[in-house]
Amino acid sequence: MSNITIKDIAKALNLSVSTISKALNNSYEIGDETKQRVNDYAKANNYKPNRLAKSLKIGHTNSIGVLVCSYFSSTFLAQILDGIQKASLETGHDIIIMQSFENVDNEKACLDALISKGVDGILMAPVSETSNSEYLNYITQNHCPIVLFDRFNPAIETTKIGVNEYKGAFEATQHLININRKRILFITGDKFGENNQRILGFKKALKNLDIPFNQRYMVYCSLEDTEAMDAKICQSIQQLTEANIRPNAIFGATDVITTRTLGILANLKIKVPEDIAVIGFANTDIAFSLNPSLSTIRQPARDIGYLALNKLVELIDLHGKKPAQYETILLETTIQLRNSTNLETVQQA
Amino acid sequence: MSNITIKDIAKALNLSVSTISKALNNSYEIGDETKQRVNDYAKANNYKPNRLAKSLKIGHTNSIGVLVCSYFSSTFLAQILDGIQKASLETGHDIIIMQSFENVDNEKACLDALISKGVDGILMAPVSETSNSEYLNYITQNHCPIVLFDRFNPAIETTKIGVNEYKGAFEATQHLININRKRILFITGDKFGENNQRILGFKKALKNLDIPFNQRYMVYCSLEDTEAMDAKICQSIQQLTEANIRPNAIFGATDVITTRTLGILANLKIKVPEDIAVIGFANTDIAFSLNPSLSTIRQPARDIGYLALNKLVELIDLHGKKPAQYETILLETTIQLRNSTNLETVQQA
DNA sequence: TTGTAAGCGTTATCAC
DNA sequence: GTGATAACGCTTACAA
Repeated sequence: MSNITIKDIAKALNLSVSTISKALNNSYEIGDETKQRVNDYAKANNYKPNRLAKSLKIGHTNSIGVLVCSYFSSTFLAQILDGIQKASLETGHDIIIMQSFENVDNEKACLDALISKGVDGILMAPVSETSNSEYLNYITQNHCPIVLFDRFNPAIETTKIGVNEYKGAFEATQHLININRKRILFITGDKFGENNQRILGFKKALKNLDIPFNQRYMVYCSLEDTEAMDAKICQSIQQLTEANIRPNAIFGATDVITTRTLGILANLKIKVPEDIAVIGFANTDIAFSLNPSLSTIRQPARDIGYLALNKLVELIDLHGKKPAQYETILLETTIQLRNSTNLETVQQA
Repeated sequence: MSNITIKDIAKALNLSVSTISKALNNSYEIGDETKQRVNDYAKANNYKPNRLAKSLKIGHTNSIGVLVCSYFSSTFLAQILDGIQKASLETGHDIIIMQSFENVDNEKACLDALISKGVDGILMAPVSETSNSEYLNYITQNHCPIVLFDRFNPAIETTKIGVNEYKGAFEATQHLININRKRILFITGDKFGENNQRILGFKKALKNLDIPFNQRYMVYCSLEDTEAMDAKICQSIQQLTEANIRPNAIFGATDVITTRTLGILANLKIKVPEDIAVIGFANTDIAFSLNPSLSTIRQPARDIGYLALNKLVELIDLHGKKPAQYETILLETTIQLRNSTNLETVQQA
């Protein structure tokens, strides 16, 4: 559609395009009176600079791609995005959000789209620790910096922001054992390898307290397809029940897993925490409002987003130079005990 | 950073840039063998088309701006975004999300940024019914189509997607009266005018059942600043309590208002629904999980987003022509009764 | 203080 | 079938 350009202003004011450009950019080369005229005309005619043209010329866009793996209605993700947004407002960058929906091919396609759009840097939560890892290294070397958050592969050479998953999982497990719930079902994503820190923390806590690790208490479910996830979780619980080894506690490795598990248990008429105590790697805001309120390993979601964007901007400001050392920042989690693991209120009630 | 261009390919293959361009775009003018060579080289060298340059040339970007007024962690909004995202995947558009944070000046700045970025169309939930309304008309006439969702001014001439707020508010109010709660506090945003459909529906229900409307039971709070919102809500309830006219029901006009109200009541040790029944204009997914579960006027959030994007794309495909008639689509709400207005379970318990 | 001209990476028109 | 060339709107040496 129509759109007044610098050229139109030049014509109207009988000046050259370069004069207009400079005037609009408040260059010292241009006289005050001319600047005034140009700016007045621009304002009066609703001139809007074409950022495509500008970016094409100057070689950067001042925009950052954010690639996340799940739906916005994941509250954990939403809070990370709020943190990213807050930081981007401060640094003056636009953000372009894309979603991989837990799918590796989508992830690559999004990455390409972001690069095509000329983003100055990319912030991403990978689908899995190993997804597209060589490609990510390629991008950081040839296109733009990337900062990873939430999940990540130690092998990728770039800045990463996350939480101390190992310690968080350890504490959660330990708490379940402390309240004497030792048949703990651990539900995690099927794309997480055996070396996932949450799994390792879980196993370590068992080992420390001499609880034998039982492979039947590990459930790997799809994160990509929530129906499949629900089915898998439901089926696992039912099978264990039939085998007379029903767990008396569940530890969910992601917020989506845990909130869905709560729904599934309600459907199965299994009482929380009486029959099964539940704790999750999830986030405060919503956990507090759930019914029953959910005990969680709280991750500082907004901080992750905020920090990640700032670190990315630092990298961008290096203009292609590599930093002396890429950082891996692990924020601390805190354990938040609520009713889903509180056996005392139950007995009182 | 480096980035191989069409020109580089031309040089490497001893062909002209136009040949490369046509080959990459699979033009009938180019021989199969040449196409093959070009595509192979491009793939091998990780060529990525520069969309800035392309868009600048062809005059559109295939991207859509989405301007929302609140935080992503608003679940209602998150669900609308999920709907928008789903539709955009199907139509093949990118989306650029910006946030006005319930502030009129931000709103205008975001609009300008979006236009500068060359979006083909804009999807927005205005800060208030009247915010930037002349400017919106200007944009639709001179830049690109806009589709409004959630809130909107009947005076703006464009497509709008929302819900039948009048009917929804009417039903919610009627339900409160039916359970014999007639001192209803209505909490709404301070930027909503007296002609807001939710307010009108509320008043109509009172009138129908001969309940006198009491201005003291109207609370207009800030949507921009949640601390101010909390303070206002808290103060209103306390003042009415002191005046011995404490409401026995609350109707919240937005999801943020209602969820925060629930928290405030818990803090004040006011029992829901025993002391005060609560109903909100909110959304299912989270309402179900709240404690107590929240009765709501359910808005089909994902449908709103999905429809809005599709309608916008229809407008975009008109390439600047105006449609014969702009539509205003009001989806139906459904009333979902849960524990926050359920007095029976309370008496049983 | 202002103007000229080249160029960013594409596409499209027209010629060969 | 392939190749020059201009143009999209802007910035930036360099010239005047």
